[in-house]
Amino acid sequence: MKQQTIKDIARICNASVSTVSRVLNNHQDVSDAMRKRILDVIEQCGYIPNNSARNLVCTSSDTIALVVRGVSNPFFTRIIKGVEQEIYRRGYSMALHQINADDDELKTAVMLATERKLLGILFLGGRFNYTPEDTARLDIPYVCCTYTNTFGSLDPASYSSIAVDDKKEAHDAVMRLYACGHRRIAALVARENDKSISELRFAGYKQALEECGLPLVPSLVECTGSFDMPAAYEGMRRLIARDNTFTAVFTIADAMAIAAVKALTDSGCRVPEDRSVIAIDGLELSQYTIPTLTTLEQPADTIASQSAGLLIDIIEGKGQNRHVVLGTNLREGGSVMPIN
Amino acid sequence: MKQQTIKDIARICNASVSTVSRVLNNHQDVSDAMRKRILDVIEQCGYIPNNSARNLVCTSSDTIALVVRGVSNPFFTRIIKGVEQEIYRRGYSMALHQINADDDELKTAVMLATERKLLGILFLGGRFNYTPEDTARLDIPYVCCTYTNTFGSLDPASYSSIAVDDKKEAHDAVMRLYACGHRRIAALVARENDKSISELRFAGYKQALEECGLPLVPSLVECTGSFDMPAAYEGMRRLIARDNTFTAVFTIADAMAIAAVKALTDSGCRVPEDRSVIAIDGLELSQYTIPTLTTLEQPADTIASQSAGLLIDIIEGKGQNRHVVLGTNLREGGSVMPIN
DNA sequence: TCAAGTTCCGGAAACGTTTCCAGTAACGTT
DNA sequence: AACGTTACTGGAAACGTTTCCGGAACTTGA
Repeated sequence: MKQQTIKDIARICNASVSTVSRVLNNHQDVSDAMRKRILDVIEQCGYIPNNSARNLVCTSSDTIALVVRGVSNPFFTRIIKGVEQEIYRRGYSMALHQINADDDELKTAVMLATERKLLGILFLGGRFNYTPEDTARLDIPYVCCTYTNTFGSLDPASYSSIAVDDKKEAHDAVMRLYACGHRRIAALVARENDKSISELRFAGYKQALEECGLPLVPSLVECTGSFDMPAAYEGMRRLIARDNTFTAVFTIADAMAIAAVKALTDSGCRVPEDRSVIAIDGLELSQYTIPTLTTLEQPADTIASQSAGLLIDIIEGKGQNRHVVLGTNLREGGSVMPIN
Repeated sequence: MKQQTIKDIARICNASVSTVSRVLNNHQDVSDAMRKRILDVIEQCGYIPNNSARNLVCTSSDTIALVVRGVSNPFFTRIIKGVEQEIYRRGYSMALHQINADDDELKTAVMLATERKLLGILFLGGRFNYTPEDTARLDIPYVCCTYTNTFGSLDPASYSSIAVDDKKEAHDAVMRLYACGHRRIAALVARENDKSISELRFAGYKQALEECGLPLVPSLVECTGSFDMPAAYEGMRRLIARDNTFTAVFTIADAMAIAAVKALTDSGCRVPEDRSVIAIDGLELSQYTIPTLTTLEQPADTIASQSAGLLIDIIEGKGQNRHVVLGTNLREGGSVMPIN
């Protein structure tokens, strides 16, 4: 069936294109009789306006885009939900845009911004190490979530960010293990030296060791190469095989911790009786594992609502760009036990 | 900064708009010198073509949309990844579009199809009970994933589907418990009488009971109202409090089973020694829980690659609409134990 | 030398909207 | 009766592309 256009509707209604457009956009200046007639025809024909044409001519929309690298990240899914709720609550609409590992989020953002006439953009996941020249092309407000900081040289007044301090929370996690009497604390990380969250959290681990006067033992650090569970499981097995002298493991993510607990159990170690495990993220899931995880809980709902709220405030002209660092909460679970 | 248009590029290059468009689309009929000059300017200006304008005038694109209800569903995330890979592998590009619980996927699809000039659509999650009149407006091929069947009255030749038989796999799960000697088998379901996957799986439970000559005991059926873990946990607690005579629990999803195991454990029951738990889905996660789940594994990767492949075959004219029902695989875990 | 072909390029229409501007009809005011 | 308002409607330009068509310059073959 040939697609309906506004012209078809106008023709059927014996009206002009302008008038149909007016009722479509709820403008005044159209009689009730005409409005009803047009609405009936639209309903009956199932006419749907073409957004491309709209965006081409409109100067703005009511939509905010959420550009996320990896929608399948379980930590992100919670954020996505929260952001969506907040955006709808404030009367805007959200467009979710997933990008891949090797995509350029800024380029994507500029494209979306111009062609969808976005009000603002929210970046989730990624590193965002751009220069002011790069970002100059993005002329709408944006906020970066879950980055502790950027590695570029952006003017802080030109954008907003909201995050936890990854290094600090990792540090706190390790200190918690130390406070429980652990002295040989292994680390299960995903990547090193790539400016990623993994590296930041690893830095917190190292800092904590230093503060405690503990040596950094290379054989107790295992790098899995990725954040997923199979890799974490294998990494943990390697770690156990290589140097089984640790009493506790610090992992940089809940999902990795779950796999680590499994690997320990499969190796005949009880958690937490024989080995303690601590993690970072605070997924809902990790309250339902056995044992539950002791983890540094990121305030996902706060990150979500605040980042959306902050962006909307700026869009509405009642807020300045800000850089928020949220605190984390140690959620005691069953995976850490004091050493006797 | 004012957005760049193709006109700006043309002006800077002393060329016409047509010529710039030609290099943008890799057409011939442009000299090497001119092509290089234009490409340089494009690169240097960071010019990005406006897709809305493109879609308005083009008759087709190379993109396939994946319309998914609830990107945060952990079972879907695996499918999304697989679909994306297959689509890219075959040389097309994918647009992910998330819709909410109360959105009309067909309406969304028609809109996307016309304004993005889609080649095809893949629906993931939802019920799709439309009539032929409804779907007539969608004039591109589409395939429904993970629906056992539709409750509408569509001509099977007009679309494709790929799914497992939800009722059968639930039946098989319960039969497995029966084979292990279980006779009082509880059920933890999400919803009843709403034509959802939960209802289909519950129907399989009832059928299995009937085949085995077991009564359907109302006090052993608990409906949580949702698929998430907190609801499943609470539901399981209620079930235990109400009628603790069961020896096994059938749950309709892995996530719910994880919460159920936790609830049982918290109530002092060991899994699987005191109570067995069986589930459906076969998430990667449930191989890392303690105990691992015994679950009917849906072939997520096959669903993903086949549904994308099927759609692309149809798009390329080398395939007919088909309705594929995939088999499931009982993945033995540690949550089921024969009754002594 | 000339016709025919080839190669490259520009003009302009078209895609489906929104919005500005102008215009008409009815109405109230003096 | 003439005029200014108001309420409604239609025409047309504009948004940023692609693509068809035609034209200019150059090459080739006789």
